[in-house]
Amino acid sequence: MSKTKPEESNAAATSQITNNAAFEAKKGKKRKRKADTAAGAELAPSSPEKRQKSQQSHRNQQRKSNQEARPQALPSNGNGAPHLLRRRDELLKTRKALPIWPHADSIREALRKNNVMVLTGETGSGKSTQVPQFLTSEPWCTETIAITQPRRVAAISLARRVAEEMGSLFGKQSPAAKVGYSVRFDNACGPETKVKFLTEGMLLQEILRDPEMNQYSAVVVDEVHERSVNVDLILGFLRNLVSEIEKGGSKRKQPLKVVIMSATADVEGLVKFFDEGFGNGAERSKKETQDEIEDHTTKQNDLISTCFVEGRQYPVKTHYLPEPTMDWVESALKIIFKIHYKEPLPGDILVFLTGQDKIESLEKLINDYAEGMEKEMPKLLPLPLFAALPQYAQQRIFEPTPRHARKVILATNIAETSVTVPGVRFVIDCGKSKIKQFRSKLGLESLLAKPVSKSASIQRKGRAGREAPGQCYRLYTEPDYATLEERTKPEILRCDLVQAILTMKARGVNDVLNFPFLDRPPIEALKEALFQLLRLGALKADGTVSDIGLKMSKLPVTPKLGRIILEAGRPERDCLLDVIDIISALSSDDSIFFNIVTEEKKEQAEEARRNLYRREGDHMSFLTTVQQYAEEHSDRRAWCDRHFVSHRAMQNVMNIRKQLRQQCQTLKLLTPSDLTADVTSSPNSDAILASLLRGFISNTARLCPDGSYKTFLGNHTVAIHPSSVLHGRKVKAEAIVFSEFLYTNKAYAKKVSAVQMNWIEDAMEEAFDI
DNA sequence: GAGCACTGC
Repeated sequence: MSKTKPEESNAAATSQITNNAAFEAKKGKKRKRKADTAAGAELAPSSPEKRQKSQQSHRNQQRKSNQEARPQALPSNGNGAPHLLRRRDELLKTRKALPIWPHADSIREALRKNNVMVLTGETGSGKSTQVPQFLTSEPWCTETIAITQPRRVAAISLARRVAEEMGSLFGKQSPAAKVGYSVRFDNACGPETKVKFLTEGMLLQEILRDPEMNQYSAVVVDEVHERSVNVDLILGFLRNLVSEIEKGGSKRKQPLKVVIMSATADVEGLVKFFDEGFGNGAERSKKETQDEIEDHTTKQNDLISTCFVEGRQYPVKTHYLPEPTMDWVESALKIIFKIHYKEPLPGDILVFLTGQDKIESLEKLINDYAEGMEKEMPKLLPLPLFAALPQYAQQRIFEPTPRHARKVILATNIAETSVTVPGVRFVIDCGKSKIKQFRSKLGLESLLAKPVSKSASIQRKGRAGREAPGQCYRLYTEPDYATLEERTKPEILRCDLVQAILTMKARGVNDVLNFPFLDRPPIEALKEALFQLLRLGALKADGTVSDIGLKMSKLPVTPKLGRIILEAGRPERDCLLDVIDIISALSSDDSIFFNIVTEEKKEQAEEARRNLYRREGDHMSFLTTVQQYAEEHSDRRAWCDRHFVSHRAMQNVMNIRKQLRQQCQTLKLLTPSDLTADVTSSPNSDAILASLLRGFISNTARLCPDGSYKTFLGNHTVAIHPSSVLHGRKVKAEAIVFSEFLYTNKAYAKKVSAVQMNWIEDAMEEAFDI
């Protein structure tokens, strides 16, 4: 796994660098920025008396005043072995060259005065690795610093890097390690952990356990511009908490410092957001706030500091098509060969496409045309990159480009944020990406190729200028660019809100309509989510969270799946272990029955999987598969090969299964002796399917006389997906329950089981009788 | 007869 190279690792970039992306994002906004003067000098006069609560911190300040003077004077803690310290000192040179380094003092100073800071740092500024280190020796920093990341790989690799820079051991190497991380399935923190990188989801779970976040002195929220649903929830909770502390309504002894970090921040929006939390929104005119922000790189109003750090980016020249194109796969092909003939090596090409099908057709075209190239021409090496691609194939993009060759990476938007591709000097951008859209009225999500936003196309273009000046070819016209949306709609405005609302309710936010959302979802979407939670029994009639809802919020699965687990745990169902096996298979990222390309393999696979498939449908087939795999103790990989089952997926399933079993034990749904049992002799499929129905009541359909299926709620036609074991059955079930709904060319029900009509009626009755 | 990307005590 070497995805997501932390942005700081290309720290050794050179001097003359303009920041195109930053410029493009901000032009038209008339932002004046001072040239990089000595940091700290730019701090505006503040009103410290307003928020000084620092008797205690004053004591600490005296105690630690030696350390805070120089950032490099880190305490050589107990685990400071000579080789670690040597490495730390080596790295210090690189750290000092980072654009954020000169801002260290002003950041520290601002946070001593104010509890909240909004820090904008472009890619490569070093903010993710340096900011936590700037703060560890601060007088107020008696506890841990948390720093959130949207992705696991980023959390882990940043933690490793920061440990090195601090000359500390890391994670589980030693209980004395100062730097740790916490991601799903892997908590590597010790009693001495001072800097803790964690995924947003992990922090949310911690907030449910400890709403006041007493284990932290500071929470740094990184990559806020990606605007995941989780980050929006974290920001809302943090705003409530800091204003609570401010008003003296919290039991916390120490202040909580909050640093919001973003690459392309809407600084005004974030400052306003927290300002309103302090009750200042009404009094402060918008103009006043903007003027303050525009005049300085590090600034503060009464309560919130802001800081702008220049990034590292080479200029990228943009080319547009003169005319719009109908077939951008073909246009991309032409440009690839134009670049290849015209531009010298080295210089790999990164092509952004919408999905696997386009990637594979372009790959084939490149290979076909490359055959006609003159023998002395450098080779073209097309490399596909999308999430569903097996790990080893993804790794190929990190291998050095062979001599006398040019890599052409054909990627989905995975290359926009999650994977940094080295060596790229040319970007070709089709201008589209597939995005998930939730239509709350229909209660379904769809996946369609839509034009990207300006900010996404700037992000894509920036990928050409990481190592040298680059070029970006946009497969649309310049007037078309002007029509693009300014920024990508935050996820919270286009997704199913059930999970988010449940988290809020479990945290004790009862009035979700007045929760501080950075972007408020439409009221219908909120109401629909509340209604669904009522149907699932997660809320009581008065809208507060029920005992069931509280348990659901603590299970690492979607609310529907959580409800199914709780249903299966009821004595009259008594099928919890079996249902956990099924839920584990359902919530694994990749499917356990992988796709097979060639016809003859397909027949072999059908044959090999025959004793895993069950007539009841996909869910019982998953159960059989998980159980047989779990019973296989000698060679599980061989078992997978024999049955055409994905070994990687099964390892993932077993991880989830273990976690769910543990969690169910904590919630007193299972006893320790339940866990030692490997397998139930004969699963009760009626009880299992009835449990599934309790969560998937809106995912049911009945057979119509014309042979099609129509959903019970909403009466939409759905077709059984070709990947289902029930697809193409001659004798069709009178009703189905499905755990996935997919709208592509038409509406598909995926992962389907046959059920009886009267079971659905029973489940309906229970769901609506509230 | 088909597959954007992330993520959870």
